[in-house]
Amino acid sequence: MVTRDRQRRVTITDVAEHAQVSTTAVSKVLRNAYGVSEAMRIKVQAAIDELGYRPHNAARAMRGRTFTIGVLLPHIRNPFFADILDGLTDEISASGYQAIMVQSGGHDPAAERRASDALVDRQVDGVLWVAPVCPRGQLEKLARDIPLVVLGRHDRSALYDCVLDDDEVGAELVVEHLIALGHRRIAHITQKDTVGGRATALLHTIRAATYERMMTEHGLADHIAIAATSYTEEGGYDGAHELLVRDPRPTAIFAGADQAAFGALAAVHEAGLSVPGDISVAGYDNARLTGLAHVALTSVDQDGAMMGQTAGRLLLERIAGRASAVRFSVTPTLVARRSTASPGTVDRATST
Amino acid sequence: MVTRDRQRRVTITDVAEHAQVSTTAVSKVLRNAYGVSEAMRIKVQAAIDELGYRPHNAARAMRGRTFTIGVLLPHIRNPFFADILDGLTDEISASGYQAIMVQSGGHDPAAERRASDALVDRQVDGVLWVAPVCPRGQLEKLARDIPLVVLGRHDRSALYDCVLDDDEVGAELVVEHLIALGHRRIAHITQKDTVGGRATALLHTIRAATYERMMTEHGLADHIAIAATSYTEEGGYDGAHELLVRDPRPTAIFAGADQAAFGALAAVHEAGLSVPGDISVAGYDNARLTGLAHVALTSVDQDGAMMGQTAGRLLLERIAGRASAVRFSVTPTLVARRSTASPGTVDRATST
DNA sequence: AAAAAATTGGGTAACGTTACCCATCACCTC
DNA sequence: GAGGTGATGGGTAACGTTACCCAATTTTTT
Repeated sequence: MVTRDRQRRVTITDVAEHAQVSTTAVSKVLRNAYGVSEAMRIKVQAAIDELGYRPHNAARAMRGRTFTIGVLLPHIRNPFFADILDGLTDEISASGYQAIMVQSGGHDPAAERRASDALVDRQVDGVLWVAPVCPRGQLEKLARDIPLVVLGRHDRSALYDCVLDDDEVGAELVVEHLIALGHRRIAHITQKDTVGGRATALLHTIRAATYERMMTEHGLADHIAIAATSYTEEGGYDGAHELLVRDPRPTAIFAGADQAAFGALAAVHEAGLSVPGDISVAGYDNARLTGLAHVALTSVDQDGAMMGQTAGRLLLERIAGRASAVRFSVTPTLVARRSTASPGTVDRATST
Repeated sequence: MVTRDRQRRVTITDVAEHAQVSTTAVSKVLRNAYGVSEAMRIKVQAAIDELGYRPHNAARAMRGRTFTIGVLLPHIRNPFFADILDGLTDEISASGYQAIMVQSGGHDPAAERRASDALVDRQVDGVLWVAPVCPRGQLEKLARDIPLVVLGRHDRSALYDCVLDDDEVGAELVVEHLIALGHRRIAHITQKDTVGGRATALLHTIRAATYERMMTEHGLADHIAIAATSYTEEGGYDGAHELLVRDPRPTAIFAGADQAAFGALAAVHEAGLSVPGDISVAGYDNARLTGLAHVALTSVDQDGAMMGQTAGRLLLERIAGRASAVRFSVTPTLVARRSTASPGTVDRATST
């Protein structure tokens, strides 16, 4: 390693010398601790400003606090996560905390594990874990060490908080909407489970199960058709391919996520079929692009910013010492657009 | 703060005791340092595995290394950044480094500053800064302290490496394409500058300048029309609004980024105009969604994954000691889709 | 066989911060 | 005025790791 002329960082000792006080005094000022006179506070603050001092995070970490919140996202490509992150940042920035993000890699449990370890190694004060796919036990193990909020799972745990969208309601809205339009052969694209055993708490599992339940309740059990791929564009594309070759062909596809719905749209068009003339398509998340006139994808809206904000608040509370577990559920709404219509409807051209 | 029963972490001392060696020996094994026999290595590794030891990052940070690379992204909503991050992760993960991301907040220099400080405070070993808008001096100041790679700016600096797309070529491709189709009234949506003074190194500035130059070279200087908003959906929407009320109305809009193009598409449709019948629209970045049949946006492809990978490699080299500065430029290609056509073309319905 | 060199392992002092304690001083109260 | 109380400031020992040394041993060279 070459000698880098990085001038030594300004430390608390430099500030103390410059202000003619002890390092303890400076530390107290920094933390708003008890036992600091107003005069002292001003004097120290002046020295801090003058030297441009910034606390050294690693040193703080060794004493226990890092003022950092770790966020685990499956992948940043999903725009819904941007809403969550914005909400979180809003909530925590005033309290001097900083969010750092790590990609957990979608549906690979090993990658997820590495990502979670990476945050633990970096001594974050709290973790927001979005849509984890690992077993519940692993979440509880983490929660024993670090304040944890899980977003997008329907677990009930005494050790961590859950922020979630009521996926049952959301899936019901979509299926009811399609049935009301007259569809009977409604197919579903979900995410393949990667962890062994049943994972009834995962949001895609709930969306899929609700789809099946609704179909059955409406006497359409025979028309249940599920493609288990993933909540990505590729997954939606592959899933739709798989569904379109079925005979009889479905007249509607409910993709468990907008990203997958986008992929499904591509596959439908590639097959020479029109939307919604031949096939209706619906998604979930109400990503901004669904509103585009060209896309006009029917979707389910869940307030991501609000969920992120709530997650931030709960995390700060946990860091401050709350031990009881909280569960916060958002009720979603359906946003019907032009990608869904009654089967057999003449296709309205997307351009007027 | 409540007492959390977090069991004390396994430390290097625990490993040393368990393996009956010194902490120094363990440290050497961890770092693959010189002076370790094969027998020692095996014995220590066994103890590490047995105890599930993981190095404490903060403690390492105090000694100089964190094995962490900080990534500054304007905002995770832009899917192009996902490609970059994937490429970076690919490249660095084998070397034991971990990437952490922080949002730098788009075009607000103050937020950008806070984000960059946050990474410095956390002692990252290197920084990949994507599309910074701050003055060059600030980048150089950072580069003096930390190995730095800047992605998406055309600076020439001796202190940091640059990875960039040849935006001049990209913008030329788009304007030439539109002119070849027969367009004359071609408008452009760019990003408003937030830092004072000229910033000729910023990619949006180059795209805009190239647009102007090309128009002038083709004798279309009178038809130059620029809306300066931002590279976001809102920005594209507002920009298109502004451009559409001009008289005569442009027949083509070149948005400096796909995100903005999406917003422009929405505005065009809302105005009751068709694409490409009334107006052609082109973007930049070739985000995956541009390929959607419903969208079919003409765009400029730059290999984001490759850029991210290169940035990672350059960063590792810098961390290893390289002092000379490198500049890596990717040549983009045009991907013509159905959102652009000759003016007056009868609109091809998006569904066949 | 002596000298030199290379290999291997360990001891120790930092790195920058804060929790915990103690010392001092001013001001009360009895 | 003796003793108590609160407010204020400082001393010091960690936190877990590694860079820099030195000591002991083995191997190579002369």
